[in-house]
Amino acid sequence: MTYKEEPWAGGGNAGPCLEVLVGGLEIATLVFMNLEVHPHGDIVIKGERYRRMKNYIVDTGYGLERMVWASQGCSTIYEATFPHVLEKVAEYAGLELERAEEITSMSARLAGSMDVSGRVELKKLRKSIASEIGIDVEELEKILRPIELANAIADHTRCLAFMLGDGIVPSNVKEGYLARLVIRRTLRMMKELGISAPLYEIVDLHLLSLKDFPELLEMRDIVLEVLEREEEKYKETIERGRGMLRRMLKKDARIGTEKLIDMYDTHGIPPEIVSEVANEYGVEVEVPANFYSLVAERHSREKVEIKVFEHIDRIRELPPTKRTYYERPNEYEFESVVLDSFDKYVVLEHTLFYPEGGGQPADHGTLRWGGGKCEVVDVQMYENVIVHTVSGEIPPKGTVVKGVVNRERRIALSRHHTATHIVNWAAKQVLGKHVWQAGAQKLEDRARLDISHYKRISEEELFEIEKLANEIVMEDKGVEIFWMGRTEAENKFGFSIYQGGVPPGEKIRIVKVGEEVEACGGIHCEETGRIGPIKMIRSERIQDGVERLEFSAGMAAINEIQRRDTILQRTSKVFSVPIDVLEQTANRFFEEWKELRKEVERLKEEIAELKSKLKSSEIEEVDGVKLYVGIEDTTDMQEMIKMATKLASENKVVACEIGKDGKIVIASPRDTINASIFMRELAKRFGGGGGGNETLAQGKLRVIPSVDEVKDVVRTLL
RNA sequence: GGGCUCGUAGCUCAGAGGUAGAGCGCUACCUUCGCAAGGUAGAGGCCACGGGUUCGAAUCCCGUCGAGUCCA
Repeated sequence: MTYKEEPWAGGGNAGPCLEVLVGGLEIATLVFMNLEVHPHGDIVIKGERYRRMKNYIVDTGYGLERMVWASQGCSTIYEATFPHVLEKVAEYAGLELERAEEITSMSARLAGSMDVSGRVELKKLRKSIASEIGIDVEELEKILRPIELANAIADHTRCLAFMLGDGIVPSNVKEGYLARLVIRRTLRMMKELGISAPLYEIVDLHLLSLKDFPELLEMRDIVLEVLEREEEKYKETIERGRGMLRRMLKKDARIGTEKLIDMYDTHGIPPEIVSEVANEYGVEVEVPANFYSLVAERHSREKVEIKVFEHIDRIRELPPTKRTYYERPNEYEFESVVLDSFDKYVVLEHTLFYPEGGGQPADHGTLRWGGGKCEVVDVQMYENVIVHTVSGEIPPKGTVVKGVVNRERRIALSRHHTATHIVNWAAKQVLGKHVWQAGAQKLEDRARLDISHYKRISEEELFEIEKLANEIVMEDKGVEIFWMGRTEAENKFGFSIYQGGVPPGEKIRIVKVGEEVEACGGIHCEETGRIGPIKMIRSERIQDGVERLEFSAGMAAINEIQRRDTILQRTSKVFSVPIDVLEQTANRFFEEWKELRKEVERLKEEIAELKSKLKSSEIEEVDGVKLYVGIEDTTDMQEMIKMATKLASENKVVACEIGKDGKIVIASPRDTINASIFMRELAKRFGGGGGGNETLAQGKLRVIPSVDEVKDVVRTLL
């Protein structure tokens, strides 16, 4: 065992470190961080200036797998940690790993003595191995590439087993997107190796063998389903992309860098696929070496502005506000002294007003004193000082004020808050253990809860969640709220208590509603029965992999149910049928409407046919051009169009149909008068507007011209 | 969190202000012993939804819903 001392630096800190090596393999590193980056620091490490910092940190990293590797003495860490998966992958790909054993072990030995972090170094490594064995680099590449792919697949799939087993759902955002990238990358490698087995089969090998992580096995069904769906989805995306490319190539056989980036950025088609399809059409596509950085350049990073309370310095001078809303959740009136007041802000010695936090909006209410009164419109907590934002006059410093919290609002909000915990639990029961709160907001009239889930929530599932949630309400369970040491809480309830994020502090507030246990700072109902009914309103997909559940609780739920009932009743009145047959009636009307629409279309066609025959006798000649002008008793554009075009085509006549409201259609055979120009000329003379193409024009005139006036216009055009 | 695409016939898509189209599929007939193929005729559209602009919107603008995709 060799110990090696070295300076370490990273992430703004630095310090001495001690590496532990066995036979050249680093198996552990202990970092003693005692420095921080500082522009005038007097210690320079890796080109950066550091100074000593107040606190010391010991960070230890043990490469557990490396220890296994060191003890096994095989050439790669993959063989040491999951040989059975590797074997299976090789079997799927038809690879014979033993035959390349000599080359891989040599490659591993040489790689160990080189820094192969970059492409250039990798090339160097290849060269030296090739010359050692006495074959050329291309041949070596051919032997090594499949083995490397097999290793990578085995490793990626294990990564997926953990990611998905931890409940990450593939998505287009955040960690879910990372999962998707790993999945797609693995699929591409599998394709290159010619593995046709589904991805979930390989991941399953890990799930079944990682016996020290029984929680992964609990998630097995979900993980496999998620993978199956993702693989299917990726195949569809690629197929869609191929279709798009084929159509594009038929039109224009050039694909530049701009187009290439576009295909990837907008449609997710990687450049390999683009050039593959292009080659089918004999088109060469040049992929720039910095392709992915070009893609990244398109997405300039949006600066996130962190809002800081403008009076934060003044607030810091004040003592922490005593929070009485936790001890006295059922009281709405209190007296307190004003510690500070300025602008539109008031800070009290203690308060019953709940400040916005944990997705629960602030309490509203009033403050009264000696003859003065103001409305509390917002309450925020800054560094343990609670600041009331008020409208109206403000109480002077030192006054004793009487605070009254708006009771209805508070009750509505706490109902929605407790209901949110219950709905979260119910969703987990119905949809699976991967469900995790991704955000939540409570309002007076409704609440929304965003949860991670890999597919759309069906109507039935939504009803099931609603039923379960209401069952908990009806069981009228007590809501337990208590403070607990962080570590103790984690040990007892698991990390799922952090549904709404991780609160700061040594002690955390635990809210237990039925089986749902969460760290939460909100105000809750004392028994679930007080929530009243919970009505699911709808589910919405706000991101891929994140579903938003909207629901109302208590009086708000009653309002929602009544609102829906009103719609039903009014609608059934429209049709004069009972609610029970509304659906079939609406369907019948819609079907009939479609039938009638077609019937009208047919009749218009027939009318046009007949009228155009009748009117062929009214055709006149103006300076050698056959012309029909008709002032019709209709306002229907479509009917006039049909009439005009029939007249024009059957009699070689310029047909001009004018509706009684001034709408006008001109149909004209080729090589006579340009209908569009004719139209515009008429619009110029008689007001209105219109246009079209050479053979058909439409428009509307303000003044309806006489037949003779139209003829005059025709003469000017000839 | 932000960006970019896309919602048109059962399916795959074209049309990009001026009478809603193609291919495949479907129905009937012709041809055949039968099938495949071919020929002829036809059915099938709230052009996702709601506003706006316009004489006129599938087409332009805004919003909603739905789908895809990329970046951090």
